[in-house]
Amino acid sequence: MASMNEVAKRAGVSIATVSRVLNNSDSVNETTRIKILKAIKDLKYQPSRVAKRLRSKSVSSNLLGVLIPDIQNPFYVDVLRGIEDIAYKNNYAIIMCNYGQDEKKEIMYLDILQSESIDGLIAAPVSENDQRLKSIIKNGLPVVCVDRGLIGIDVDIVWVNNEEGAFAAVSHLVKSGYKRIAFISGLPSIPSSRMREKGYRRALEKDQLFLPELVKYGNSSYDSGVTLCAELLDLPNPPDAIFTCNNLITLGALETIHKRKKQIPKDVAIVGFDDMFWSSSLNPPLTAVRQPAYEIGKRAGELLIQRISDPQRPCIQMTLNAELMIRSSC
Amino acid sequence: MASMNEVAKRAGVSIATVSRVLNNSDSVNETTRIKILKAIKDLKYQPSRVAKRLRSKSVSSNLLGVLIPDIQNPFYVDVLRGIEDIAYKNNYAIIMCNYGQDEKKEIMYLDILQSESIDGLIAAPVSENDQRLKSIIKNGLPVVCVDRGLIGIDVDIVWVNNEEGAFAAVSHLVKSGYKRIAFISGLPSIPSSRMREKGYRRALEKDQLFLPELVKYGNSSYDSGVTLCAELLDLPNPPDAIFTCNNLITLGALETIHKRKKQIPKDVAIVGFDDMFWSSSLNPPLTAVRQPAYEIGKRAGELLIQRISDPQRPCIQMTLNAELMIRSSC
DNA sequence: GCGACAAATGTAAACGTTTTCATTGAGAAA
DNA sequence: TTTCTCAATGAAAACGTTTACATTTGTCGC
Repeated sequence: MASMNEVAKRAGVSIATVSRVLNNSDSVNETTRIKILKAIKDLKYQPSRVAKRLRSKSVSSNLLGVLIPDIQNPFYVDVLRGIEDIAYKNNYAIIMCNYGQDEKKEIMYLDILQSESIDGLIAAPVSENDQRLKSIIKNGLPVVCVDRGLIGIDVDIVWVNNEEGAFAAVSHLVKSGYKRIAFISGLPSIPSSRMREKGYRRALEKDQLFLPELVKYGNSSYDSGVTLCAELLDLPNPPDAIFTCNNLITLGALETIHKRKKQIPKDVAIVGFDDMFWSSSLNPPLTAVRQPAYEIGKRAGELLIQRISDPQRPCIQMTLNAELMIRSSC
Repeated sequence: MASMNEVAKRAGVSIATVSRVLNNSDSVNETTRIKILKAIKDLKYQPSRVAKRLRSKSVSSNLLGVLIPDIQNPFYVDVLRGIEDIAYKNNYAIIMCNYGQDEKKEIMYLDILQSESIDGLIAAPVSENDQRLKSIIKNGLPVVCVDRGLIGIDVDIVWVNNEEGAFAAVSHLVKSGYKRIAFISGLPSIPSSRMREKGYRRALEKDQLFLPELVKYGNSSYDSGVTLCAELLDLPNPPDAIFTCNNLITLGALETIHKRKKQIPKDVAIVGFDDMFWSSSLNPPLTAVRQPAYEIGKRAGELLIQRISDPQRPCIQMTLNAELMIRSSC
């Protein structure tokens, strides 16, 4: 790869002048500009983003970090798509880090991201108490949280109203006449799980339908959905409806219900948090709480780029609406 | 962030010595080593991967590129997971580039990746004739192709036997007695689409069942599945079975079939290329050709890391098996 | 015709590492 | 004692940029 030095030599100027035309930062004679542009073309010169990043901390080095707990979850894939679209438009590249809800791995990735001198970070932290992330924010790195916030520190957040979304879903089950409504939760250390549980309880307690034995906690994975749904169905007095805490749990629970040849919603109804674009092709078409995942990613990307150019801007917490998509699983 | 210089000062040594203990590359006195390690701890020093990458092209800078056409396709998500697992184990970070099957975008990303001085690249190129990627390979960057190969150049490839997979699926339809078997293809510029079409034709021609009007070409997206499936069903003499070229097309076609209240497989059968972990929860449980996507990613990651440490190793083309998962959609 | 100013360009330091080469000192061999 | 070897360390260059500062012109006002 040709360097700026070679371009300068070929054009018969100094590297400073080359840099000037590249960033058109300063006045340079039209004839030399043309000479330089020609040399760049001839040599197929491409500036090194690495050198740029090393040299100028102030100026954008055009690299963003994205830190998510589970790339297998279609919700995060859509968030990522939203981020990526904005990043591409602004000439940013993305370092993608998938930490699998493993705190050790998350810390390692945070270290790597810092070490890569990224311009900014979009993260769904392992917990709202994430010390490492908080200290990175305090050090001045622009950060936007998605889906999960942080406590004890001011930070941009984009998420949905989890409690209201869950409340709407479970209220719908109650209105439909279900009496024993179970909840398969994710990790209680994840704030969104807790908020969804809160909405679930609030909807039930109105009508005194809350039954502690019908709440199961897992690790938010597909497998946890499979297992915990089986546990629920094995109960001497099983639930007549199940509310699942996320995408993967929903799919896992469906798997179990189908394996046992139970009819949905006749034998047991199900409503999930997180919609999927193929939800209407599931058996049966799934009633689900839709988060605008792509939009969340897009907004987060925009906020981040704003913050990079204006670090002083006050923090924004953007709560988007979750919408109940009623289909036929309840 | 503390730099090596500050560590050196605090430990009362030169940066050379600090570098030596960090890479334990050379003999250094035990007492000074301890002093330095303490200084590193005190200052929470973390080496800059950027400076490292700039300085030593020879030594690994621990950054990999991944270039994929569509992150929304669950197949690529699983490939990515496989890559990521291997990368993490080897202390590599990943720059993820999703080019949306857009050649312009792909070229821009390839430029960025080069400019970022990545150590190696895993790519599913836009076409088998991808000039930019070929020239990058010629320049000596370690590259492994996944899912799609390149012609006219020797390169590591990990993929499945697309033709055989398609052949098995369509043969199964033939054996089940279907006579008018349609194919919703992806972009013909994508090699895997063509190989799958080849398998489809071969399976039909055996029994003279091939009907050109039942082959539709799209852009491999969900929407193309929706639209082209509608076109097929609108035919005066519609197909009694449909074979779909990938994940997203399958889901799109299902959407259309359900919207029209057609029964699967009574009114029309469907078999898809690409399995999903929730296939058995679809309506009906989907018969599909399973690619070992995670395994593909893992193998590609391993091959890449091998190649980085030994650029001379002869190229390998690894063909994994595609397996027909028979459920109840045909 | 002279000082002032602006346009155009160059020089060199800096970013944070790795790495080559040189230097020091101590112990061993002669 | 002298010389040699080797362990331990430092000095400085290099990677490819940006940028502060310096220098050289030419033009303009007077």
